[in-house]
Amino acid sequence: MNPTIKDVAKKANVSIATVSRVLNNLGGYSDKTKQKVNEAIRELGYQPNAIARGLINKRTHTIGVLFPNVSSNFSSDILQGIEDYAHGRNYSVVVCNTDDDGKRTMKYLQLLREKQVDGIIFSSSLLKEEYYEAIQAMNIPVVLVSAASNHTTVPYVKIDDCLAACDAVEFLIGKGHRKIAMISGGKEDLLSGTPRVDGYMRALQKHQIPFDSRYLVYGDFRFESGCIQFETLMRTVPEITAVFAASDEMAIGVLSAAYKLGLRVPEDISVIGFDGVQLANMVVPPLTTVSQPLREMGKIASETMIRCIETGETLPGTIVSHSIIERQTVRTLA
Amino acid sequence: MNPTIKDVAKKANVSIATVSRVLNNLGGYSDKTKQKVNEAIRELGYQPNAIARGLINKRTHTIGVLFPNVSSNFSSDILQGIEDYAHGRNYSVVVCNTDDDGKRTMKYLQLLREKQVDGIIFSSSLLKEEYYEAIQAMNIPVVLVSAASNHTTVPYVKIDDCLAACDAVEFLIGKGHRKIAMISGGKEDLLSGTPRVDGYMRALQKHQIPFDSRYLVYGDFRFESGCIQFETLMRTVPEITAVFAASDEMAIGVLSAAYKLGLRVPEDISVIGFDGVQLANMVVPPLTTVSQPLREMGKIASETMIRCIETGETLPGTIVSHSIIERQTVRTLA
DNA sequence: GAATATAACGTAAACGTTTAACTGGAATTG
DNA sequence: CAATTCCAGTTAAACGTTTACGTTATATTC
Repeated sequence: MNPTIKDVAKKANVSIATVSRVLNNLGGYSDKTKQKVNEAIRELGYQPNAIARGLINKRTHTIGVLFPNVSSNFSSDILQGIEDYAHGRNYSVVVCNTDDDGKRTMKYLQLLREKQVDGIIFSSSLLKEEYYEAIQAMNIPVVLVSAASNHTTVPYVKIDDCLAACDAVEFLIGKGHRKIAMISGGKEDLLSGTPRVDGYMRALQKHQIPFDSRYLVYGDFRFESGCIQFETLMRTVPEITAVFAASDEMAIGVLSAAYKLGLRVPEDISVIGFDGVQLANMVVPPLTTVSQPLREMGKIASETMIRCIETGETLPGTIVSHSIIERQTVRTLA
Repeated sequence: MNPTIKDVAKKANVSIATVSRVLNNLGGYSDKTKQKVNEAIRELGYQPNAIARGLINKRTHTIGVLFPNVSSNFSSDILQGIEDYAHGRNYSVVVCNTDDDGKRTMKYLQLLREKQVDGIIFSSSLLKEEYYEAIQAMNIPVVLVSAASNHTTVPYVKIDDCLAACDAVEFLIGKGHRKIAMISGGKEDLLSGTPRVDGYMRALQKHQIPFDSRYLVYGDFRFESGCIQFETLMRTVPEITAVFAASDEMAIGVLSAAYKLGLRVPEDISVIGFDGVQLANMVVPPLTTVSQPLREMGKIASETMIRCIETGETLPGTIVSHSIIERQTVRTLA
C-alpha cells in the first residue's frame, strides 16, 4: 500500500514524531534532519493520510452542500462559487442532491454527520425545523445561501428578494408600463415566492397602480410553468403590456409561449426575468432580468462557512446586491 | 462531543466489540443484548464515525469527480446522474472544478489521494499522461465519462461521437440539404473535436457531397463562439442552407446571431445542435439536436466506478446510444 | 461423565496520524 | 563548576473503529 509516516521515519532514521513535526512545520528539529526527512518523503512519494489526520484532529476539511437540484443553472453557479473558494482554502466539498425531499435530506444529513464534515451549506430551500435540529445535534456550523430559516442566528447569503422584485416592477413602470402581470413561484414558497410577490405589490402601490388579482398567477419557477401561465394570462387578461416572471426559466417560458402565440417580444409584450442565469443571455431576444450574483454568493457562503469553522464565531447574514441587466425584452411604451 | 461506540458499550453494559457486531449485523450475540445495544444507541443518538471506519477499512465510500467546469449545463447533468446513483449505493461524491488547468488538476488529484477516495471519475476532458500516472500511483480505479485517454484499459462511458455527428449530418441531408456547414469545437480537441469533424466528413462522402474547407469553422463549444463563427460563415459562404454545430451552446449562438442578422430559423437557415442539454428545449425556436443521455451516462459511470471499487474487476468501456431529437430548427428543402 | 462443540461474549491489536510528556546532552548562567 | 535552560529528539497515548483471538458457560456427543 501507500507509504505511511512510519515508512518515512524508518527511512530517515528518526521517530515518527519528528516526521510529523517537519510535515507540520512545528520546529524542534535541526536543518539536517529536516533535509533527511524531506528526502525520504520524496523518495517514497509519501503523502499524508487525511483520514488518520481527521480522526485525531476532529477536522476533515470537508464541507457538505445541499441542493434541491444540483443540475439547475441556478444551483450549479452557486456550487462553482462555493467550490472555487473552498478549494483555495484547502477544503473539499461533497454535493448532495435532495430533490427537496424531506426523507432524502435527512438521510444526507445523517451521512454528512457520519462523514464528520466540518460544516454544511444549505442552498435554495427552506431549512425546516427538522433539518435545523439535526444539524444542531451535529454541533457544526450551517450557512444558508439563497435560502431561509426561522432561526435568526443562522448566517445566510441572499439578495433582498422583496426589494429586487420591487425594482424589477419599477423598472417596467419606468418604461411606461402599467398593466403588469406577475408569474410568481410557488404560492406557499416563503423563500422566493411571497417576498417577490410583496415586492410586486409594493411597486404597484408606490405608483398608485391598483392591484388586479387576475394579473397574479403562480408557477413553480420552471420553464414549463412559465409557458403555461403565460397562456393563461393571455386568455384572461390579454390587455397586459408586460410580465414580470419570478425566475429566468419561467421568463424564458414566456418567450417561448409568446412565440407560439405569434406575439413578438418586446413589441407586443415586454418580459423581465429574475435570477440572471447565463441562459438569459443566450435566448432570443436576450432577456432583461434582475440578476443575483450567484457565483459571488457561493463564494461568500464558502467564506462565511470556513470562518465559522476555523474561528468558531457566529457570523451575521449577508445581503448581497442585485442588479438589473437590461437587454432586449422590455420596450418603452410611448 | 458526539457519543462514541465506547459510550454505547458502557451504557449497554457490553464490550465495544459486541456493539460493533450488532452495528454490522455480524452475529455472535443474543437477541437480548441486541435489544440492549440498540436501546443504548437510540438513547444516546449514536452514529458511527465514518472517519474511524475509513481508517481501518481502507474504504471511505467516497468518490472524487473532476470536471473542467461544474456549472456548465453539460457537466451538471452528468453530475446529477453520478450523484444520484452513488447516493443510492451509500457513496458520497466530492466535486472538483479543474478549469481544464493542469496544475489545478494535479492539485486535486493529490487532495483526493490524501482524502483517500475510493475512486475517481474523470469527465469531459482528455486524461493526460500525467494525470493517469498520478491516479495509477494512488492504486484506485478511474472511469472516464465523456472523456478520452490513450490507455485502453481505462473504462469509459461515452457516445460514438463520429457516428453521432454523421447521423446529424445525414439527418440534414435527408431533409434535402447539401450545402451544410459545420461549426466544430476546438481544432486540436481529440475528444469531441476531431471525431465529430470525422463524422461530418463521412456523411458528406457517403452522399457524394464534395467537402469545401470554407464550410468548416472552429469555435470552442461555447455560446459566443457560435455567434461569431456563424457570422463568419455568413460572410464567406452565405449560400449554405444548414449548419451543424458541435455543441448546443454553439447552436444557440447560431440562433442568436441569425436573429441579429435578420435571418429566420428554419426558413432561411436550418440548425442542428449537439448534446441535448435542457436548454435546447427552451430556446426559440426549440432546437433540433443530437442528444447524449447525460444523466444516464453519469449513472453508468457511477455504477461502473462502484463495481470497480467493490469487486476489483477491470471493466470494459460503454458506448451509450445517442438520439436525434427533432424540434423546430431544421426545415425540409423542397 | 469426560470430551468436544457451540454460542455469546470480552480483550487487545491495528489503522495512520498528532501531541503531551519525557530524556539526554550541549549551552548558558551565576 | 554546579545549576539551569534550551534544543533536538523519542516514547507512548489518544482519536473511534474493526476484527483476530481468547475465554467462559452451556449443550451435545459417545
